[in-house]
Amino acid sequence: MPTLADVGRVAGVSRGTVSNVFNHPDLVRADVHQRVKAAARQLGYDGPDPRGRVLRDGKFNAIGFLPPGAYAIADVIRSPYGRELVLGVSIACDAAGATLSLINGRDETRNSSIREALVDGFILGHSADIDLITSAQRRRLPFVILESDAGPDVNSIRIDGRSGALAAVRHLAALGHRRFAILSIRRTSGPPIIHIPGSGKSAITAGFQLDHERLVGFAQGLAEINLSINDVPIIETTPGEPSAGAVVFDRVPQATAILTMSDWQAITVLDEAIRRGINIPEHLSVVGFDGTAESARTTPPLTTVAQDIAGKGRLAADMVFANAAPKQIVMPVELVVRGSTARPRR
Amino acid sequence: MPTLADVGRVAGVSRGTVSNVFNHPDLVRADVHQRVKAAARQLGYDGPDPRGRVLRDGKFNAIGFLPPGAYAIADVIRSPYGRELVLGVSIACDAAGATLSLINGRDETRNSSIREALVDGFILGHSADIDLITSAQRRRLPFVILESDAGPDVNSIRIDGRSGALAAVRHLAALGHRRFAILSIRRTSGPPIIHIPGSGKSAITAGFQLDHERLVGFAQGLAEINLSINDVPIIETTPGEPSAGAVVFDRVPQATAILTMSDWQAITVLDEAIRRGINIPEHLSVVGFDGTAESARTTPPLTTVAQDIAGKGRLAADMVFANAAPKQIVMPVELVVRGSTARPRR
DNA sequence: GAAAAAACTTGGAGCGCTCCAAAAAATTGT
DNA sequence: ACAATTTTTTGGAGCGCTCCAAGTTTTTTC
Repeated sequence: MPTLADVGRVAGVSRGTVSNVFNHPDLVRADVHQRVKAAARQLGYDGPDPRGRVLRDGKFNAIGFLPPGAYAIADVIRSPYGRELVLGVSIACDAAGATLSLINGRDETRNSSIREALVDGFILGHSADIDLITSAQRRRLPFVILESDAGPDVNSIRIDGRSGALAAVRHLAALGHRRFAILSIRRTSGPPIIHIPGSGKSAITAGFQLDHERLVGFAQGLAEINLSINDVPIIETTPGEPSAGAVVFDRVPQATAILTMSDWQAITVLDEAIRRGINIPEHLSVVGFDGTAESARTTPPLTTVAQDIAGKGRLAADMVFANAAPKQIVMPVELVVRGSTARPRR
Repeated sequence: MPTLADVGRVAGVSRGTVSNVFNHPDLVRADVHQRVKAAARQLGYDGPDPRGRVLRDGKFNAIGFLPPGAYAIADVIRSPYGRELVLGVSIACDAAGATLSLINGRDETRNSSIREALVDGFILGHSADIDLITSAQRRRLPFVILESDAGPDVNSIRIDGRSGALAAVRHLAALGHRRFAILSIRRTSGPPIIHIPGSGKSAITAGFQLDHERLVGFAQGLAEINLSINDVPIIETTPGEPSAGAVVFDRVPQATAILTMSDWQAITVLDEAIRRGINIPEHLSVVGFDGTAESARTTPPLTTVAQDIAGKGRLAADMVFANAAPKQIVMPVELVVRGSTARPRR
């Protein structure tokens, strides 16, 4: 491939002038400009190679998105939540004229991904892994972590999951529900884990801040009607686990209301209900979480704890671009009551 | 930021040895390795800076995805088709350990995006713009263009849109339909354009190969039942235009069957039908295009011309990674008959 | 038409890295 | 103990670019 210097040689000007023709054309006399362009055309030179510019300028004009935990980018795009998040990030990138790099790298390679990514900053999906944050800090690039508060030195954005969970329980409690079950998130791979009350182990032990906060909110709401979360069955499923709905009906048939940690989980319950001919909300109330676009289109439409997912993505990207003093942002949630919740039968 | 040389100076070894510690640790004696690691730690050096490596090696370990035509990345992620496509690409990138760069840049800046993207290859969304292909070729990186055949020297993947369109018409014709309308794609911005027959202008004039092929398929199917596509109303809407469904009912009320170019368009018709209390398929049959996941979940489920969208994305990425002799691939489509089509009334 | 001002061009420096041929050090064999 | 062999380390070269201070040419002014 020809270089600036090659073009300069053919045009009879210096490297610097050729660079100016492409980057600061106003500085170059018209006839020289022509001559350089002609030489470039002749050599098939199509403009300065970005590789050289990267080293010289130290900028990539891109931000990186790292999926949370053990997920791949494909998992993010598959999930309604992930899609809306990436959508928000992409809107901000578009506005800033930056590229959005979706960076793969599971567990072991995650740290080297951070070290080597060709980006000017990061957005890290929620994670319990403190190493990741250390890696990001070492890179000395601006970054934001989502759904984990990593202290005052680290940018973070999370929703007020506790309040959202609390609002969900209060809503169901006000309708008269007293028999609950919780669909929580399994953070390791494998089949659903079912905690039936009586094991003695406290339910509120979650590795991820996201999960933990919501469980605390559920517990608080339950406490208000004199129930203990330790007496509520909790099913942990990995995101995307299709059997989540079936497990609910098979293992906690006595529940009249299901609290979930994602619309996705709630939708599997809806789907399974249709499959079994169980009427929602008459027989069972279901509350989703996140307020994804999907939640409005289910049958019945889902009552859900809504957050502004795309707004969160946009804000995250903007914080990376701004590269200002670290901030910890907590975004509000709002219970959106739709058709999937009703008074319990009888 | 410290560099390899700084670490070497502190550890009392050369630049090259420090590089080896990070890249070829087996070549370095254990005690030296320790010393270098210690020096690195002391200086806060976290591994070779990717900027230097990029210039030296000339590789980015990333492929770029450019949205079609005038779209931004956000538009791609918003659309069901775009999502599944990106999903497929991301699966292939994950498998290859590469980063997926979503590259913004509308029309005017599209060419410079190609020139400057920090990637080892490209996937170009469908486009009518020959300049884009020229730009991509000048960059001398492997690339694939989707839904446009740009000749034997250019990698391309497209579906057999003509056959799909033909199958859709044949299906409706077999059901007894004779009054059709077509929802086509407007490739410029603005409100829907409505072609009512009689204008004399041939309907089959589309700037994009994707659109053109499908129109040809529709025309062929119509010809089989002695209808001319020039006698069929055609409505062109920009992707994402929410009024598409309303325009159908307002402007072509006599149609008993609607042929579309995307599930998305078909879904707006379904939504509008619900809004107006019109029963589908009893009063109107609708055929989608693409077979997105959404098409299976509508009420009623959509009859659609399905393609393997994610498979196409994966294949495209793999072709870029393979960097082999140019190929032009045509992928099959399959008419999936579901609940949105039925015999016309009476 | 010469001096002053403005416009344009030049080429050195340096961004941080990896490769590689050659040098140096360590190990082995006799 | 020394040569031969193997292992380890070295530092020059070069990747392609942009910035910028200094130099050169052109234009303007009186």
